Amino acid sequence: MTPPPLRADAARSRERILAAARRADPKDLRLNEVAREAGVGVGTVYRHFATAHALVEELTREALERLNAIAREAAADPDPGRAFEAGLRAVVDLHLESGGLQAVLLAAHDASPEVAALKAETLDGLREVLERAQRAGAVRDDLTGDQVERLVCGIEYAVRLAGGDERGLFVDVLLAGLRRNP
Amino acid sequence: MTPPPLRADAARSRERILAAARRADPKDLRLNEVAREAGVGVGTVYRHFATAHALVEELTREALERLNAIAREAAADPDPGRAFEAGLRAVVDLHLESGGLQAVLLAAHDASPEVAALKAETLDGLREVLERAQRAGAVRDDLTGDQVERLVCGIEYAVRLAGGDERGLFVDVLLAGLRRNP
DNA sequence: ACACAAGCGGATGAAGTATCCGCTTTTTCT
DNA sequence: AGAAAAAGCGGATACTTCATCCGCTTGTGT
Repeated sequence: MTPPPLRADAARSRERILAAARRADPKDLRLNEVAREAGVGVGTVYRHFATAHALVEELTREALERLNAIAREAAADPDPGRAFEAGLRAVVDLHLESGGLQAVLLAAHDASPEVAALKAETLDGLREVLERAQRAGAVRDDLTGDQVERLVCGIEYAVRLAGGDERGLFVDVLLAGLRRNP
Repeated sequence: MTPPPLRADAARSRERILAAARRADPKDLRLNEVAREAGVGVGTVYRHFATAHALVEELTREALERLNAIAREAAADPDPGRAFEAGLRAVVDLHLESGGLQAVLLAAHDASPEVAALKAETLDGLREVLERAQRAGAVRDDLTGDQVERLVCGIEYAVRLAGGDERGLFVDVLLAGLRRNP
């Protein structure tokens, strides 16, 4: 089941490509330009990553793991409401740091099965945090996990529009809106 | 000051171009395709509208006027809080109907001075509705008009992600978040 | 050291955007 | 009405960007 190990030069190229891609904007990766930056040929980039999305997915793996960690931390907090709030703040922060995270989370299909599995596990964990907070009466219960995810993406979008300075304020607004109102 | 009237054939072409553009997605207008659809040459399209944004701006004029009407209606409501809520709902609806509205509102520079003037007037009106609601204590007062506009764009984005069915729910969340909390 | 598999990278084509300019149509002037 | 001038038309064309293909190079196993 384990794929054959990469040849030495291939591993080197792969790293150079990833390094170059990290310096670029995940929103519009131009693989041609990544190739030039990395000092490799265009063909090399396209063999390692068939599409721009596959490359973004790889870049985002680490962020996805951090997202998973956030879900676990939140699950460990005994106070459901506080867990949800802290978790949501962390999730928005992560979204803003990792430009590719949203693209990966929202993508219907994933290039790598491992990413798909990690993604599913993470989303399950986050949903559980939400549902626990809802059962505790801290969060309005007419929302699904998917919907909250979409709202987070919307807030991420709004923060980016505003230039990043309003992060805290906008998240506060979202949290206030999600709280169960009397 | 008044520009010379269009020649008959020019007016005809212009209308055919606008009609074709209305049928297309404002998010990615391909002027080449608009030309084909309209049955005119590519050059004709590019003379009437120097950039895709200029064309979107023209398409959005009507929506912008409706936005202005929304601001005036809201200003006429004696209850500041209710005015704000109803206005915000209407604004989000309009955003969702007119795909180009967000692009025009957020654009730093406008192709047409008339659009620029109408835009400024409308934004002033909406800001006044917000500030009145804030003075009345109905809306949290640590938000500027610009920020609310960004949040609306974020909600629009989230609704589009979700496929449109969550419009009411997401707007409710935003309104709850904007309300001044005890 | 040799053979062959794996990888490399640029030439290449496909698709889209915007510009330019010779030709046609409309308007204006007499 | 007829001719000259102005305005408009539209496609050939140049420029980008994305993705593929394939001959050449390099690493790996015997």
